[in-house]
Amino acid sequence: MVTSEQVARMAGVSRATVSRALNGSPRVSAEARKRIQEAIISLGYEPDVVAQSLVRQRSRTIALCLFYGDQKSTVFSSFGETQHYFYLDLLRDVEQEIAAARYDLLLPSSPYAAKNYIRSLQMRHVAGILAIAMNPADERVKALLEAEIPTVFIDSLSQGRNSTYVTSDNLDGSRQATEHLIQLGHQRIVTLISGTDGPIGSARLTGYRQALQQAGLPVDEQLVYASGWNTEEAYQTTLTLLQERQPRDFTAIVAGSDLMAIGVLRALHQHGLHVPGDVSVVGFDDVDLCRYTEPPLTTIRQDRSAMVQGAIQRLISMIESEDEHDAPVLSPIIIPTQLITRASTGSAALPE
Amino acid sequence: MVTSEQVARMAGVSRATVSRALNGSPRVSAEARKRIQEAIISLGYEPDVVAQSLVRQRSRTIALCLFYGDQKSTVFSSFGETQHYFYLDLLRDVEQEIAAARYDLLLPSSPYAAKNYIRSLQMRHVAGILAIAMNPADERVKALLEAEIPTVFIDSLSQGRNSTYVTSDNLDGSRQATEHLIQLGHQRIVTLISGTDGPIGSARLTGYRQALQQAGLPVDEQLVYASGWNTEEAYQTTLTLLQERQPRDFTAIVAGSDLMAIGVLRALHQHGLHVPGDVSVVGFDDVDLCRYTEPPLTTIRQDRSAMVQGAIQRLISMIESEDEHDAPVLSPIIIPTQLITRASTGSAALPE
DNA sequence: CTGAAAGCGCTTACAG
DNA sequence: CTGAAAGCGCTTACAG
Repeated sequence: MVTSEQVARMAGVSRATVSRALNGSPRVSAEARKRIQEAIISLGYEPDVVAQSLVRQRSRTIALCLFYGDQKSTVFSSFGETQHYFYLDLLRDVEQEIAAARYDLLLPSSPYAAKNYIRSLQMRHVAGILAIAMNPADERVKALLEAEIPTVFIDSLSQGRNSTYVTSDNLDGSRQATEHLIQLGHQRIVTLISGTDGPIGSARLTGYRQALQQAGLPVDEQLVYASGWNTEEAYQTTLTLLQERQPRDFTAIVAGSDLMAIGVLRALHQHGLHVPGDVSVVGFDDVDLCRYTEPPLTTIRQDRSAMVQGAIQRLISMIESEDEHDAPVLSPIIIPTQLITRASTGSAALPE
Repeated sequence: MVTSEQVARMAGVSRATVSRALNGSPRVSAEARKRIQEAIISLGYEPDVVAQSLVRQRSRTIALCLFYGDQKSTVFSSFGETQHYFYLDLLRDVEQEIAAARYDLLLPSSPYAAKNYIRSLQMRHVAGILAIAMNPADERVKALLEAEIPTVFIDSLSQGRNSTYVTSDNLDGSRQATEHLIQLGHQRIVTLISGTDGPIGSARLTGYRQALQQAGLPVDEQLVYASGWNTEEAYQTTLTLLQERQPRDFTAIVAGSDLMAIGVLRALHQHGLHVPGDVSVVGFDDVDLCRYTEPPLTTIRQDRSAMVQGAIQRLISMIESEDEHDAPVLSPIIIPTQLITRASTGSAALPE
């Protein structure tokens, strides 16, 4: 293996100088720098990142930690589970952003709980943590909040001494969705909503209410249907809804997510109801699938790139500010959402 | 941070003894071992894996390297690209198996090519590499074959001094698929096949031919249609096929993969042809989606768990045999495939 | 069975 | 601008 020792010898300098040159220190003469560069190239030298991590007490690695409800599940294990579809979509950007920042992505194998969980991450000298906590009650999440390691959460509104979060403007998104329907003449608007005990679901529910109130429409709590985040449950809930209600008793549905909307569409279709002729449907997220539903789904776009860019940027600034004893910026980032109009929404059917 | 020094002091032994106890050396007295255990627990000690990696010159990390055609693409970037669907499905098992073996999974950010690519992996002291090379011509793949790092490829028939591979019995699978159709009375069987210049595609094509020959049926090369691995291309190719051929000129289609079969089904459906009434269709892979196609797809199952288990097992035995100067087992693993009969195949329509 | 010492490959005050 | 030295936290011959 080629070490800095060999580079130093070839360039006729000490290892200290090689190290300085490598790390862009200004305290290296132009000639020395040049000779070192040449030696590095001719020897094909690459610094040993493990040794660097040891002495710096930090590696160029960011751990990706997902906490589903289930303790045992892993990052990839939720492939195909519709309730997590959006986050998996997000990982694409995560990987790219982290690579662009020249960090590695680590998926830690962690059979640990709470206290030891953090310690095991510390012992890997991860520089930072990107966490997606579907289940904020997980004790590992709480441990993370008290840890020294810079952490950015996505969608869990969790802040700590060394952690912050990024999320979409869920409230405003849901408000836009509902407002869009109101502008199309809808008045009796059902919402199929999930996780109202969590930050995402409750914000979306509030947005729905707000839009109605702003339009001076009554908020009928009977029109709020609780469901799970996945397609199947949304499908079942819609079936129930269709049994309970007369056709013209409502003319539109705001779904809690796109994958839920897909279940809604299926149930409506099965009951012979036409979208948007009989019922308009709006989703949330704007996952790729929206384009291919029948009909293509009007939805609220969450700006995944902006979310991930924001998260990684914050994370890296937290990591690097530690070095310089700056106060790191810990304010959360809220990313704007945007209505994407496709074919699943239309004018309210006129009352007969 | 708690170090082995502190554990040693508390237990009244030297760091060397702590290290031995930790690594299960037999050369530690029962009493010492006990005191060390207690100290570890009471201090909440966790060894520094970075320091361990440095001195052992190896970390407990396995790198996951995917090589798509495109140099720039990353692991997650192929989400939603139908031609890679099977491999993404595979990653679920990869993550679990690696975690079960108590290794971490690293997704290296590698803007390097060839020579430096290997070196950067070496400098991370990865223990082994799991590689999926859709594009075996990638120069990084060649470099990997000559590297010191133990490597297991999935589906690229690449062996080197420190590498081997695992793959399904693609030939036999395709043979089974075709045989199944023959037993149902089909004689004019089209195959829609991809990548016949690669190991997977060519094995599947050979299996198709073999089944026909074994049944004493003629092999009509006109019935072999080349396509891409993705749904869209398979769809287009089937459209072409349907323009070229009379309805009864063929009664069954063997698709190169499930995702291709989905394109085939769509094209047949669009032409008003009934499956399996008019045409029987067989896929390959048995991805989760097969259950939800209309009709549910008869296919050849690749045993993903067995593939991944085999791969990880081989990899770990390669990693660990190095230590003991055993000759590592480098023979490839071929996993049997199995016909799964669902509803897309049926008796051949009788000639009128 | 145990400990003192050397060493893994790097970085970073410190002194010049 | 540069080098000698100490040190990051561990493991492993070596000697006893």
